[in-house]
Amino acid sequence: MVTINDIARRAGVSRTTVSRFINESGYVSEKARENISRVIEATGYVPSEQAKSLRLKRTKVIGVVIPKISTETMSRVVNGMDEVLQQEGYQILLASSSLDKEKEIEQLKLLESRRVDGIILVATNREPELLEAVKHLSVPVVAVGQHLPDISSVVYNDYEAAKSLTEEILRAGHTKIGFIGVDEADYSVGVLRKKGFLDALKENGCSVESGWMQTASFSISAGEEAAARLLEQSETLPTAVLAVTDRLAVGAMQTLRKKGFDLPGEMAVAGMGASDMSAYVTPALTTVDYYYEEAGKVSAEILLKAIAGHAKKVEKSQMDYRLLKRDSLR
Amino acid sequence: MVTINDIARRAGVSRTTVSRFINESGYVSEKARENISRVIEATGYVPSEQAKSLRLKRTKVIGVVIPKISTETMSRVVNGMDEVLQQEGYQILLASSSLDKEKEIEQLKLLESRRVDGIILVATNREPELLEAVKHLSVPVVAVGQHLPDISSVVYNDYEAAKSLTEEILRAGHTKIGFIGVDEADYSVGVLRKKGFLDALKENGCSVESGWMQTASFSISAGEEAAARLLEQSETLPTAVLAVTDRLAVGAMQTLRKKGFDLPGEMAVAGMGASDMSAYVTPALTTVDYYYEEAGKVSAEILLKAIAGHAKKVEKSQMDYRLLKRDSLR
DNA sequence: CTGTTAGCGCCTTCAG
DNA sequence: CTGAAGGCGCTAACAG
Repeated sequence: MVTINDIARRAGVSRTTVSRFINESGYVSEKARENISRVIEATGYVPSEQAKSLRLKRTKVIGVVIPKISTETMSRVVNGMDEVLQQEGYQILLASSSLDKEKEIEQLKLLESRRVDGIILVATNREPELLEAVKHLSVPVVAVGQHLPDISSVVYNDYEAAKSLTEEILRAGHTKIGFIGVDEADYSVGVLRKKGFLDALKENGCSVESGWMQTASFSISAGEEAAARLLEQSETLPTAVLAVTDRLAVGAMQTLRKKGFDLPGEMAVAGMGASDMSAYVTPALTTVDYYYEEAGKVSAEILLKAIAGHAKKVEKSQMDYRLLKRDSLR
Repeated sequence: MVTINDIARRAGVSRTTVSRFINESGYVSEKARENISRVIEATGYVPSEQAKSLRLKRTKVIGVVIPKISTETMSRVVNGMDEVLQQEGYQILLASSSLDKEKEIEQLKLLESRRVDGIILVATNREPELLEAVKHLSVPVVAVGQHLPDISSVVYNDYEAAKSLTEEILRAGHTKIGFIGVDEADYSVGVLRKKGFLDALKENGCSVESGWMQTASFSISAGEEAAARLLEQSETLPTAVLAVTDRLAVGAMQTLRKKGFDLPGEMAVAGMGASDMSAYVTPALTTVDYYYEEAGKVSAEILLKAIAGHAKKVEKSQMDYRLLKRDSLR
């Protein structure tokens, strides 16, 4: 690999001059310019951003930790980040934790060892081990999706969104509503959305049978299974069901249709997340849009600010949401 | 940021010893071990993978250039790559070209300047400028999705897949078949899939009206519009339509349903790509599965091999495919 | 078992 | 306008 020294030698100047030429810092004679640019052309020299980083103590790389690469939500969030980061000359070093809590922490350390200029952590939990690890990082961090104490965070309004959506279902005349949630280790999706659901019911004097409350993982098939369990375990059937993600909702719809339910006539369904798919399933899924791209952008902007103004102010940002009323509920 | 020198000083040894301790290379006395590990513990020292890379001339980072981050196909492919790369201690530096040909080339150079150990290029075209840029790279490259000359490539069997799928439609009794394709700059999707379609028709003695052949970009709404144009411009209506991606197919189905067509009774539809969505739209979409994750894995494996065995053998790999017959066609 | 020395490729004073 | 010298943090001979 050709280096700045090779260029200097072949152009008959010192590497200092070459550096000046490349970075347009300081004067360099017309004659030197010509020589240097000719040699660079001939050799295909590309300055090592790596060596530069070591010297300048900045890498122009942002580490992004996500639970799983191949989900629509994540690709949207990362896309938003990339849009603003690329603008400022940063690149994304991707680190997937595969939903493994230990790996999540490992990845943070790995990114730190690579001396990324900052880290965006799309977190799935708020376990003390994770908080501890984040706190010990010597790099600016912003969390997305979970509100981490003393860390800049971009969070969705999970509680209010779930509550609004539930109220919408109630407004449609349903009083017996089933629920498909996820594990509580995921505070935002597992706890807050459930709480929003339950609070809306309570405020409206509705109660739930225990069989109506189901827990699943994040896949479509988990939604299918949860819906099957819900039907099985119910004393009296609900007339609507709220799933905390669109994928779970789509899975549930699948089961319900198989079991011969008329949708939404005999069973209304609502999801959350406004996935691409939601608009095209039949009936079109009522859901809530969390503006994922925007969340990615905002998190990147906050991080960039933190990197620039070495001030370590903690910034909290709550994303907006909007209800998407469609055919699966009426 | 604490460095190896700080550790050495505070532990009362030379940095060489610290290095030996960290990398478990060479002997280091029990006493020294204790001192060093105590100091490391106390300071939270994390070795700079960056400096190490400069010294060792390898970064353990793989650059991945993709046309767009937020598509299901890409996230699947990248997920596959990550699975095998992570296994070997590599991380992914993501570079999105946003479907811009110049940017695609810029990104390649940027990755090279960062001294990534290798590059995986998910290409959307085979323009001479791109081939030129790739050829000048001093880093191992493997291309995915397009067959680039003299470069290791992992390609889908676009031609055969399109042909098989078309034959399947013919077998279902259709003879008048519409087509929604994409721009020919994308050789694999734009040219090969169309060719497979046309060849299957020709071999079976079927012809197409010009109005039946439509071109669109890659979005669902583009599929809607293309289907509308197809209906408008047809002298006689086809009884089936093949779209080169699932998203286009879903868009087309949307338009057809709006226009009052009974699906698949009055119009059969088929897509390509086996997107998540395809199984859950109504009617479930007949499509072909390209094993995207697997393509990502294979490309990573080929790259790793190239990195290890400095041999620059060009390796070509053709992915398998399989037909997914579902309700949208019969 | 351990330290000294010499860079990896680059930028940045500081003197010409 | 230009070059020499020093050092970013780390590893790898080479001598002890």
